[in-house]
Amino acid sequence: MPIKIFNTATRKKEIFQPIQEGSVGIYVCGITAYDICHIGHARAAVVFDVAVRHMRSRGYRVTYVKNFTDIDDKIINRAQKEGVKFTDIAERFIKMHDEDMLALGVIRPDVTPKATEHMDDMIALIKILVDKGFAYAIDGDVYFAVNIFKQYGRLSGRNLEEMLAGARVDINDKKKNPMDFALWKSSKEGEPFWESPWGKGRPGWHIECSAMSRCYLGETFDIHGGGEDLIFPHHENEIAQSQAATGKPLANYWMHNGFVKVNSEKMSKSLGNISPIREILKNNHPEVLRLFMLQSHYRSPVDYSDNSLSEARSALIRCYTSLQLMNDVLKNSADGKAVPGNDKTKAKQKDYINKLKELQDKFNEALDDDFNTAQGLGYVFDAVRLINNLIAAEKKIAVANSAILEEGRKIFKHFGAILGIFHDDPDHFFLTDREMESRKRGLDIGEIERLINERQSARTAKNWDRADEIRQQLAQLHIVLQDSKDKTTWSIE
RNA sequence: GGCGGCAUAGCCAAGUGGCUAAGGCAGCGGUCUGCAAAACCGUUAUUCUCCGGUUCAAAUCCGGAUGCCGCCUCCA
Repeated sequence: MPIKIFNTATRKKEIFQPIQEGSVGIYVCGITAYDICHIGHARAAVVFDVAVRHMRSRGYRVTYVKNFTDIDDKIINRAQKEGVKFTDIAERFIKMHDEDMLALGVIRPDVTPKATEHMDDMIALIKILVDKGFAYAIDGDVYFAVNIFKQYGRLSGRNLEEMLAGARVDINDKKKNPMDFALWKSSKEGEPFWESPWGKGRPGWHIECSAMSRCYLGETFDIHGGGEDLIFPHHENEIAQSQAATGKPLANYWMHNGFVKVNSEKMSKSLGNISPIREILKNNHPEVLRLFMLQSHYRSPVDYSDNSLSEARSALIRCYTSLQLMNDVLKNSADGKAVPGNDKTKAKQKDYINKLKELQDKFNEALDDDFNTAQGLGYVFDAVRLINNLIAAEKKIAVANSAILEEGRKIFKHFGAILGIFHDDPDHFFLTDREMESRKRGLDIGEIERLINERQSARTAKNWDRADEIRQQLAQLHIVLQDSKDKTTWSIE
């Protein structure tokens, strides 16, 4: 089954046809390195991470390019404010970005170019545009003349007249048309600059992506991605620059992820509701954040809140509980506690394994369909139920069941490899979860464990009243105890 | 003002023409348990914002109404 992708350019789901059979070139717009990465950056990163993982698992050789904008007005402003070099700002936030992505389990793209490393490419591209008459230089600036590029506005579904009617454009006497955008900006005193045929200056925002995608993926490549806010003007302008210069399409498929809202509001600096990734990860397992985002389709908006994250946590706990159960049963089986089983268990083995394989196929097909991770997760949970059902139904561990559970573990590994979850050891996961939740609620783990030990003694002495009293006491702190034959474990609701 | 999107159970969320409207969270009943928790079994939308239309058949297509949201300015 082929992969289908919703193409922003046509507003339709299309069958993905790569330029070169078996290969995919994908370019995703990365961050401007002037501030800390927030949950919106996390979503974009996770969405394209999963898309790339899935395409690779389907056998495509993927070249994934994600850039860093490391020269820009916002970077310069921040550098001036802090009295440091603009490169210090860019380097600092690129480093923090890399740390955040690592923590989120995002696989590093194959190429992560920086704008400042491609000055010559950008200048060369601008020259072509000037020579072809698509751009004009004035007082050291170079602007792209949007009215000369006839397809301008096609990606975002607008036209120049409508946009001008909106009248929310800067008044700039130098521009021939208010919608023209800068390819090159002359530098003011004290600002960083590069030499160019138009004098000392720096590139406009959009040209870097045209230059870098061309450098690493060629004039036309398969997929161009980014957040939906980039459709206009950034991607529209990229198309204008690149296609005017080469006369060829820039990318065949345009993918855009939806926004993250926070408590039903748009995230913005003025509202002060920016949620940095590293803040969230202080108190939450990174896979909880991933699962939260993957439970919705990538093009829909998601609403981040403590509650939505806590629901995702419960869902992830359900998965890890099942993984832990599988591990425990298999360990017992390996310790020689399994019984041989009979023909009936063998028939059942085949049945279960077939069902599991079917779920894996359905999962893959869901991801083929415009990377529908929400639907895919539905099949993951079906697999959870199937496995739990088997384990609950069997009093004794039959050898045949071990084979099913081995298969189950393999399939969960596959789910996890695509979604970027289930990478933790279940025991470690629950330990981490307890620590994080305790910290969040200001609970004292030592004190909790002392009470549990006391209760354990009471239980051994069959002093049920005292045992229940301690259970009640801990329950008030949202601590739930799980008794087994020889020990008591605990978790936080 | 222009352009676009969304509306599915208590909450989150798939499904975009035809088998029982996925799944998660929460709830309820049962099994298990010293009591619990987890797990399992059962249950929770005769119906997909509303009104019309197309069709043998619509949550799904078309028209209209209402509500919410995004973009048009830096933004993932």
